[in-house]
Amino acid sequence: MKKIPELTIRRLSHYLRCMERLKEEGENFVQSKDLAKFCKISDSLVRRDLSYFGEFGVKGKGYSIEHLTSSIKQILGLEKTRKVIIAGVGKIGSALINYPFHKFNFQIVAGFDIKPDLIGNRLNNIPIYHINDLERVVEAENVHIGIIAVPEDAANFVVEKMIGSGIKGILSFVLVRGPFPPDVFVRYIELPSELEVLSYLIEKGGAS
Amino acid sequence: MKKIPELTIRRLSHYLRCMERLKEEGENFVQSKDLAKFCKISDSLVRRDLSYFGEFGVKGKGYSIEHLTSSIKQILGLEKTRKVIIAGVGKIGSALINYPFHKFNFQIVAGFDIKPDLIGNRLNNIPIYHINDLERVVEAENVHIGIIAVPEDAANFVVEKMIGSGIKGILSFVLVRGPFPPDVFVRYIELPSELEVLSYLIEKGGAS
DNA sequence: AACTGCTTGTTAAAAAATTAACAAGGAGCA
DNA sequence: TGCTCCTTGTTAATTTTTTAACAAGCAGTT
Repeated sequence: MKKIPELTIRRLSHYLRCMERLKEEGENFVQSKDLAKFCKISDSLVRRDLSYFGEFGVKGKGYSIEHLTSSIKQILGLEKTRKVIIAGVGKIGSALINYPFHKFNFQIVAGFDIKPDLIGNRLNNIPIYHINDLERVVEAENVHIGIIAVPEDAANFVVEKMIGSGIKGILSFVLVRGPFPPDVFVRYIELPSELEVLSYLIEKGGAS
Repeated sequence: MKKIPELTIRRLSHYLRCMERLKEEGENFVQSKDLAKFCKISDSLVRRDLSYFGEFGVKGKGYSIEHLTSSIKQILGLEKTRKVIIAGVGKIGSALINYPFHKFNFQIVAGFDIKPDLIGNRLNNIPIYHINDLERVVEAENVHIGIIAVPEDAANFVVEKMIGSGIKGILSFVLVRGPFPPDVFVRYIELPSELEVLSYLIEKGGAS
């Protein structure tokens, strides 16, 4: 099978978000041009993205939201609940612990920190452990995904621990220095960069 | 001048992050191949990105970190402090209010919410107003950027208010329905989507 | 049951982004 | 100063991504 671009994967995820919204609004069917308008891309691209994986639509009609939703979830591997841990339970980390990830079939099973007053407590009913317990918990609970929300100078240490414990997917809010094993995927959320991009767009103008 | 791809802009921002880190480690010069390794791209691309805007390097030597940093900051429009507001001061919003954006020359000037017990308070010394005061504050303070961290069902309302008040750049944590004026730029941070992409990568494997 | 209208899935064309290659030209050293 | 080494800036080639176009075919209607 041909290699699937990661951009296609990201868009599949966006299609899910769109359909969740449309479903709430009472829709049962959606067309490629609806999803396209939502995501500001062409309708061809929506169909192209889906065609990598099969035929999900009805010609002349569109896509059953229910059917397409469950198909995309299967493609993305979202049928089973995935366990997630969060390293760093400061401002960002504790906000994430309260985020309703369970709605999306992700389960936060633990938080980790080094501050003594945090360790042993529960936040949003999720236990907080010392960072040194990370490997033990990950192995015991079979965790696949880790989120890094620690200060910059602790990030590399935490990444090593996560990789050592068998975590395969890492979402980090701070830059971490590679290289990483080829079966470990690291992606970033960089708040300052997002604002910087906006700054450029505002300054230089152009089409949205 | 040729149109600059947004991907190039995002990478410029990443180059800044890399150089901040390298500077802390005591480096004064950096080469395209260093930045390339950091960002997992080719060194050609680093040079290509920079060449859109001028010549910043010294042949045979590399780039002065100080000089390249200030050049990129100028390109991105980061010389002047930009004012930012945050709509929604719940879990995510209040975490953002505590984020050290000032290090990046962004200044959070106000938060907005509808919960009576929040309004009138200060968080991290930043005043919280009722959402209905958004337009007044934005105009008075000349705010350019807004962050949306409200629940899903309030997002469209907030976007309208922001656009009406003259905000030109919006960073949203929830899906908002367009269309938007062509001089207003909306970008997203979608936590669930990030995890979903990781889920796919883990499941399907392949190179990182 | 046949017809019309509309949207899909797919193929080919176009556009965009990335990489490779290399001439140009300082830096450092003898 | 002259020579060598090394990295930049740039052009051309390649690859990837997106768009456009259209045949195929189901739905709804007459």
